[in-house]
Amino acid sequence: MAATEISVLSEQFTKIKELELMPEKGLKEEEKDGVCREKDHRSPSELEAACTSGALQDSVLEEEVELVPATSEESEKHMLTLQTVHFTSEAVELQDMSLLSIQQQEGVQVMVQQAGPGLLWLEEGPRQSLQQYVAISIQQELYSLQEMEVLQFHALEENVMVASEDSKLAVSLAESAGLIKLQEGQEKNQLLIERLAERTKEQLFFVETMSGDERSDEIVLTISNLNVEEQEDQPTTDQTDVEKAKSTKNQRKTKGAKRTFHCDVCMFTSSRMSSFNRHMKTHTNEKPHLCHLCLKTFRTVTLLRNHVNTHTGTRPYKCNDCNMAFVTSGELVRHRRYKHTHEKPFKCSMCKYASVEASKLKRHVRSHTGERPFQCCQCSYASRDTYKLKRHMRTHSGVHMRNLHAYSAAELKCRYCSAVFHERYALIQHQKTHKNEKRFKCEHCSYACKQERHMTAHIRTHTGEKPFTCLSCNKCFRQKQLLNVHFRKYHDANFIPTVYKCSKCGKGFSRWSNMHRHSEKCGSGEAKLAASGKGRKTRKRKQTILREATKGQKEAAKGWKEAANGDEAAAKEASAPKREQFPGEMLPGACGETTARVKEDVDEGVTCEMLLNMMDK
DNA sequence: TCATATACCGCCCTCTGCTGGCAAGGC
DNA sequence: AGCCTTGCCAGCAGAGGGCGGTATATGA
Repeated sequence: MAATEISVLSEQFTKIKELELMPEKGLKEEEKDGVCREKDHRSPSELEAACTSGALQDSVLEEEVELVPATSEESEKHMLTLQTVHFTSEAVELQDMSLLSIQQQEGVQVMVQQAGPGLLWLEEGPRQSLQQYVAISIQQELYSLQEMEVLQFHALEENVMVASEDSKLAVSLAESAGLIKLQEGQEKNQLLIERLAERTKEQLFFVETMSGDERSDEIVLTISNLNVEEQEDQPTTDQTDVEKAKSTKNQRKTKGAKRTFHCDVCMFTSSRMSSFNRHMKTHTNEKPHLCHLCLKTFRTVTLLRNHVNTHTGTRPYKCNDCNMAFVTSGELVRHRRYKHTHEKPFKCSMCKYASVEASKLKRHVRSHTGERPFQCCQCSYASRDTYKLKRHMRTHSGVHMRNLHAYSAAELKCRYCSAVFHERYALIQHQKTHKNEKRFKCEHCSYACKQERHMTAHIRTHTGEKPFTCLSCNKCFRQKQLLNVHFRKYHDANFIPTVYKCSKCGKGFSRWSNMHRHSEKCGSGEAKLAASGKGRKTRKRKQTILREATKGQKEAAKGWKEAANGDEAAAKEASAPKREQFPGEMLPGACGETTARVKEDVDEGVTCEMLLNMMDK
């Protein structure tokens, strides 16, 4: 160490105040991501300036700071001591010696030395450009460094000279004592680390400083294991520190092999120090780039720029094959795969399915495995993806809840097996597992059907059972809907019957077939279909066919008959010359939607009496 | 630092199949 | 007109496509 250099050091490069213990929340965060933080520090140029602008004091100044380790399993009372050290050249010698002495006393003390611009390190050999020091002493009764993979130091500082913003410091830690050696740089770092490690047989640690909240004067100093290995022999991640250290020792015996840096927080490995350093930043929550529009913060400028583009609508990546444009190149590539190249690199191993995105394949695979990770909090339904669960949640309206998901004290038995449920939805879902094509076969005849309800109704034709009794006249029916029709027709004063009206003579019929038969005799080929209680598709089909019929097209009439009835005989009948003209107007009846339609007609001047009068009975 | 590739999550949409209610057609 | 069967519709869920947005890894 050159005395002339020391003479220009600042009088006190680090002034550390006592800090409060970290709140438990902070500790939990540290434990979660395994990252240590300090706040605030200076740029390399500032640091260098600080290193050279003043002179070291002649004595060592000690101001202790309570520090909290990230790896502590307890939430408080674990303290480290961070000391500022002001040395003269003689003091350096003494301090260094004292450190070694402390080590021998089983005390754990860390010394960080800046030995030139951007370089912090300490070694046992001759002093090199020694300028400034930060000494971190760890009270032996609380820690040994071997127990710490990550340390966290929070320190208020004034005129701090610890490290630059981007500095990544390789630390060599004595296995038995905890002497840390720090160095900044990349290839130079690696060389030094290797040299130090070979010489000291020490485990290597990684030290990183980061800026913290600008409003405070804190810096974040992270120390984590840095396993320098050779690729041909990489230890497993669950090795103990001692094992790692031993492994590292052995690996260092092979010179010239490529090194791999392993992150202790995750599985990341890299052969380059710079990549490793960059990766370590991902284990911090530092997001210094603020969006001025929504105040959201981002880790990198690129992320912020992309985000701002989503605000401004800027889409710099334009597709050459269409007019689509995107914020990121990745979106453009994906778009081109979906729309233009149809490249689907993610292929299912169990079927022919392939997808553009890995997430889609993952979603698809659940259809093979049956996995349903998204559970409804209100019923037994579980979905294979988030959207289906969200869509399902819409069904949890009050009506829906009573119908499907209310708890039933009575046992709801499966139609097909002995399973029992207390929720209708669960029963329905279970019964779906029994589905099959026309699995219901009649024991008495050849009839078969898909739905049990149809078989139940059919069986009554054999047994003669008529379980539906009219309360007004005691007449019995086999089907509920037949009873309903009966009741409306004979006992409901508000019943409005369906009327099919011949457009030629105006006569009304209760059934379209009767009216149709009439229209043949009547000679009306211009009957029009006004409305129907039938479904939407049927109505549309009839209307379409009607248009053809009104043109007098015989084939269209035949087609209608075939389509509407599915009846060969009727189709044959429809092909008769008289069928070239189509049946008359049909008016709706009964209840529900059709009733509403009739009422609309009534409003237009067609009274119920008129409707009844038009009927053929 | 930048650009690029990749991964991941989320959202919305469409198509399809199933089921229960109900209307209509054939006999 | 009653009975039986079939078909339509609405509602729901399964599967998948396409895009928005963010994060990470990596080479130049």
